[in-house]
Amino acid sequence: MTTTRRREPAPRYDAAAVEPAIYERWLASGAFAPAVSAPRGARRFVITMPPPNVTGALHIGHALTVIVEDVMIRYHRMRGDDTLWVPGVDHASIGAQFVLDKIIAEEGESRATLGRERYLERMWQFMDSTRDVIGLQLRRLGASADWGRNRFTLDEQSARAVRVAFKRLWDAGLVYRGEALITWCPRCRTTISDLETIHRDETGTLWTIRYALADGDGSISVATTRPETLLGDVAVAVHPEDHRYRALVGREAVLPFLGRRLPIIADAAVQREFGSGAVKITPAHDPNDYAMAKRHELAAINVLDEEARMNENAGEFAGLDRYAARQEIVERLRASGDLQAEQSHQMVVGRCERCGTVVEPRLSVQWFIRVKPLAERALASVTQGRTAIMPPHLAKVYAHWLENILDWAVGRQLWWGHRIPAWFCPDGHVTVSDAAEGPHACAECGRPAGELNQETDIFDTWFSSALWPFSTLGWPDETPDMARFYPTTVMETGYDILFFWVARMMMMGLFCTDVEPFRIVYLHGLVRASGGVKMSKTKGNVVDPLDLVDEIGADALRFALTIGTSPGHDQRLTQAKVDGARNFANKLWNVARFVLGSQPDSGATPSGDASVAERWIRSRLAEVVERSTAQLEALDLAGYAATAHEFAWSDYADWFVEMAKVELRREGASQGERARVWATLAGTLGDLLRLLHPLMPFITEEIWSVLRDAAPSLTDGEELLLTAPWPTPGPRDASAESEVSALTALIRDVRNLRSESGVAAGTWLPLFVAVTGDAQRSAIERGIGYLEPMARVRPVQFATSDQRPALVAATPLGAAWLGVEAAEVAAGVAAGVEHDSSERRARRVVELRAAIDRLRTLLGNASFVERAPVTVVGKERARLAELEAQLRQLR
RNA sequence: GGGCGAUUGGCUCAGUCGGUUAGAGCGCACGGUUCACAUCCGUGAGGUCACUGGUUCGAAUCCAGUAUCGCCCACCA
Repeated sequence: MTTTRRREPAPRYDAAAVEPAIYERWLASGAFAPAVSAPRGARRFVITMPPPNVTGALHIGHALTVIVEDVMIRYHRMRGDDTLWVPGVDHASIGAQFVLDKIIAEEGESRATLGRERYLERMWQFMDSTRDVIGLQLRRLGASADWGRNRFTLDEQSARAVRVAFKRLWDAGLVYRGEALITWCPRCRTTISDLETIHRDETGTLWTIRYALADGDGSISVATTRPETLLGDVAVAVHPEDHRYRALVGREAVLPFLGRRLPIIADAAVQREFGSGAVKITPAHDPNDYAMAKRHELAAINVLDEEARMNENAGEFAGLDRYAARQEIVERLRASGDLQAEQSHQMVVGRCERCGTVVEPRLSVQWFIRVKPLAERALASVTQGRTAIMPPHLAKVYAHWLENILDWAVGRQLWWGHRIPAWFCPDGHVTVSDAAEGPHACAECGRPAGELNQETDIFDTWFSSALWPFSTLGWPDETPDMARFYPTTVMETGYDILFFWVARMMMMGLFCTDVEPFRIVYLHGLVRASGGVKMSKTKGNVVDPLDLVDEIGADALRFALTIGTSPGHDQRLTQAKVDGARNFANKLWNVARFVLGSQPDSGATPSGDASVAERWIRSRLAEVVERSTAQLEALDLAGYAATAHEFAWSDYADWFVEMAKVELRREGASQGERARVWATLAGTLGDLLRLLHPLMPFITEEIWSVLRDAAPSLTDGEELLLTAPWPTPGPRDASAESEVSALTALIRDVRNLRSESGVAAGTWLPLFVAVTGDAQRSAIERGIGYLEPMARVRPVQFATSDQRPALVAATPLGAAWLGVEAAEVAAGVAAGVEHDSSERRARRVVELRAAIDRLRTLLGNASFVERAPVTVVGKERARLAELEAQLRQLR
């Protein structure tokens, strides 16, 4: 469906009818890609888009990301900066396998039945169907990314970057392999990082279990929340200064079921107050115990397999699931009388962020990256200001994490991802190679490649993500893109992945390229549902951005999310906000309809001096352009949105258009004068469209195309608003601003008077005006033309300051007086005031009478004031004092 | 246990360097049948700026403390 130039555009803006064709025009223009070479003297502005997960459906968080970035990108493109926005998708190892596992389960298959190779084939096949989906969805939001540079974290360029980066780390001695207790998800069957573990307070049970002493003389009791792990116990520990147990240290306890002898050791890490004061030591399944076992040179015994079932070390319990084993063990201990206590217990439980399964500490051999030296540089970059974090307070959070960082366990026992480029030779040598085909021979003993076996672990997804800002530009090659666009300008992403991603990009960026990968980190917040609660599928309060696009249009969604965004702070997306945004789009549509529909047919050359209203709107525009520009430069997008919104609705539509109507419809206006007013109307609209384009690209582009046809000279003949220049602020006009602000205040006062006194809407009010000087006189005279139709008053008399004004209306001019004379109006006012029974009215009557009394005194002309009943406009007491002061001056 | 953020009309949020009468949108009340728009226009009511103390000629804003809510980090079995 193509949009046509309807002669009579619909009164309601229909986004769905307009948006798709416009996006096609943008794409066809090729303007999303930067020019072949950078414009001379241009600033660089580059964003690498955070790659959404390849399997993920678009959610509101993606929408916020892409909208915020698109606003920045479009602004800089219009500024003429050398602008690039690189899009891409992430292979998301765990996430993708989680999704695919579910799919193949429905087909009756599993990882085990398919095997690695067929599983990966199946995954690539699945990718074919999902890989482009999210990009297409982002386009519906208007994302003006350079799709020609679209990238995938698992494509060959990325693979190469991963190999080279890892090889360099290896060569620098920053990679090691070692046994460690890592966090394991028994359902995903892989290592996960602490960051991927959700720690929550949960209620569990604390069991107290009696272990007999080996010499048959007494027993010692230990407390545990995980009785099944006792099968892996290697010792019992007490505090060295705990007098209760001093005699037992050095003796042995007997492990139930297995009969293993457990030395009773003393270690200061034991908390005397907790439980019985004695703790079982299970090095393979608890980090504290592991550390303690190392201190006491005790071996670890692993009793769980990769799916958290008891393994062969668990004796008769082998094969049981951990929870089944727990129950069985508790029952048996209870039966034997060795279960001494059982109490409900508040504890912290770690669960896999992906699947919610309770994680297990697991002893295994892992690849680690020694991150301390990398972290130090990453920290210095921020503390020394080479990279700024917005909001600034998150820099402290960033610093705290980097200062306490632990080595990065970078291997994952998964299949979908970059396989670690390390080969083992039968003699145990390790060869790391960055060649696509792997090493030719063992680096240490020279055995041929055929005898080497590659590591089966893959990299943590975040390893390839950490290289993203430069792997997307061709690194490790010194490509033209690297030279021209790196380092990037802004890294815009959610604060929830500050550690996962941002910190790691900083570390790897500095290590690989010796420069900070971006100048500014802009961290947006979460989009929450109405009550401030998180959106979640289980709560059913998830807002689908594409539904909103269908409903209100991409522009309105963009406006709604931008007006609420502030770095580091969450925002709520409420129906009211959505409605407001839709209404704003509609307002723009209609004001444009008016402007385009009011073009004089004469084709006359504009003539005459600009009216005060014209001078005013130009001056306002100048200010607004200046402010918006400053706000966009400072990445204050919400401020920019508010500035532009206020100007469009209040200044332009509510005031200037109304004033322009007066001028366009004034009898006796020449064709040239009308043409001039229209040119201001349309020209201002043109600049407003430029101003709003980064925020609401579709509707502004659509209006632009019509405006361009109607008035090519006003739009500089620019074919596409997308690439039209950002407006430059013109000169301010202080006198026009003060005249119009006086005028609008006067109009408001008259409307107030009418509203408060109940004078019928259609009634003309006579107006007396007294002025204190020529400047004000001419200001009022210029304004009178607008005052008549806009306030429904008719000037009856001009008075100079020595004449007595009748009734009072305060305005910033300080000397405009409004008089109501007509008998019927007076009666109406009196009746309205006297007979209203409400308390508020009653209070007002008192105040009005007081005001009248004072005016009487001041004016010294009681009869005149009585004849023309007085209503004081405005804000009662303070205002009245002001009036009195002015009156005194007048006399 | 540490750290961070928030607290401004009924709701959602602005508020610049400390400076005149603290703003906006929504909601509410009242009024509006004119050819851009009722997804509209006009007018109005409504705020002790969480609390306490301090600095200052002057505090929503700076400092200290308190409260409530939220988030992040942290190995007590």
